[in-house]
Amino acid sequence: MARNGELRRQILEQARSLLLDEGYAQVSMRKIAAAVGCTPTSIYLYFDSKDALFHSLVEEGMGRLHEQLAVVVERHADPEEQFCRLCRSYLEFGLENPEFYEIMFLLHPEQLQRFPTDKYRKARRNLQLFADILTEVRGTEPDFDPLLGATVVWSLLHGAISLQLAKRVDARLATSDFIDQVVEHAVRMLQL
Amino acid sequence: MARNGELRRQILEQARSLLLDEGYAQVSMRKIAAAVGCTPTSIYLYFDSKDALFHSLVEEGMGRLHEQLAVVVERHADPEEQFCRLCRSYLEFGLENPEFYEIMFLLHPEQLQRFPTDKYRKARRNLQLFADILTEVRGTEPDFDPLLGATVVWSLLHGAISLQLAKRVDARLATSDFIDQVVEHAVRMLQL
DNA sequence: ATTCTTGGTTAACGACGTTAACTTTACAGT
DNA sequence: ACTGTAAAGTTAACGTCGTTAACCAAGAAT
Repeated sequence: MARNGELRRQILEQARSLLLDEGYAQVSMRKIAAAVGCTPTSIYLYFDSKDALFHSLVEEGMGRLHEQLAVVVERHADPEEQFCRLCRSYLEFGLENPEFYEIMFLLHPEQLQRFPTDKYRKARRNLQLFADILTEVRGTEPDFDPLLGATVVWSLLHGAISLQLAKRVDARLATSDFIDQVVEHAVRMLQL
Repeated sequence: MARNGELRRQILEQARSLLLDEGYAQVSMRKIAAAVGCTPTSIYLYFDSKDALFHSLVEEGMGRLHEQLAVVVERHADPEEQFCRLCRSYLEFGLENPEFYEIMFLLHPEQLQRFPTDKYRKARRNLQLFADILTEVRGTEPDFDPLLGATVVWSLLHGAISLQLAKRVDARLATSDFIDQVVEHAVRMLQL
């Protein structure tokens, strides 16, 4: 049919499409193959396993997220403004790309093998964006660890997205109010 | 349908045991049946589906968690102390019962059907423990919603557990430091 | 004594990830 | 032109999964 990586490209494309349409759990190698128009076996010519295939998508997602966050940092000068927008942007990414967010951060080692350490570096850049601002604002304080602070903020944002996506947040709470409060609480990391 | 039987008890017991030993993804109806010493089909005499079976375990987990949290509230009088301990206790539960926490809060609707709404009420009691303290401390402020505040704190705690269980937290950060910082940031919800 | 009910089984369906073995295609060396 | 070989894809299968239809054994009720 197609040569030199063309099929590989199609597989990734259809996998992403199916992921967005139906969610990770509903995507099977057989469905991807059917969508592409090849046999399930052919996928194994380009990817070692289902995990490996989705790790490629994770990598793409990490790239998208970083790009989105990096733009925010560039566009604003004031650290507090940057931090605030960074939080909002992260939340937005998670809530608007639930399937991507799922394979990137929500699936556990039992479901999807942990992301290879080398590629994990890329993921850490996102955390570093938060840490950098914290360093800028609170770097002088001796007992403050920016990486630790960033991880705490990340926990808050990640938790908010997780609960929201899992529909565990009380329905009486308006999503926008919830987001606002999460961001408001996150930026407190800049104070004191 | 739910009948009262010895076999039902054994099924739940072995399911829990397998869950603790191997994690949700590795537990199959066949394995449970083998551990109990019956056929996979027999499980369907007592549970409508795999989801239903695990929902029973979720219910049990919710009970355990609530018990653990309720004790903390009883044992301390000072609201701030209560809140702080509540956070620590929640984190402790998540980190020390990863498989329970997984089925209770981490699995998404695609993997495990959402917990039935009626039983979900029980789960909400836990959130209410946080909300009650917030009401006690900040109830007078007109623009403060305790339920919303509790949900934000829950997001932080839940996110911290999720990231820790998924091994996404930077290895250079000591777990105890991370926990301390999370709690410290959580109790800020009591201020201002 | 015969029917009904309870509590279990056997065997199977369709779907899954993955693999071994085979075929087809393309092309390089003689 | 002919052959050897490597790449690209296929067919068929293995062992797993959740779940269901059909059957069966034994006790209770009539």
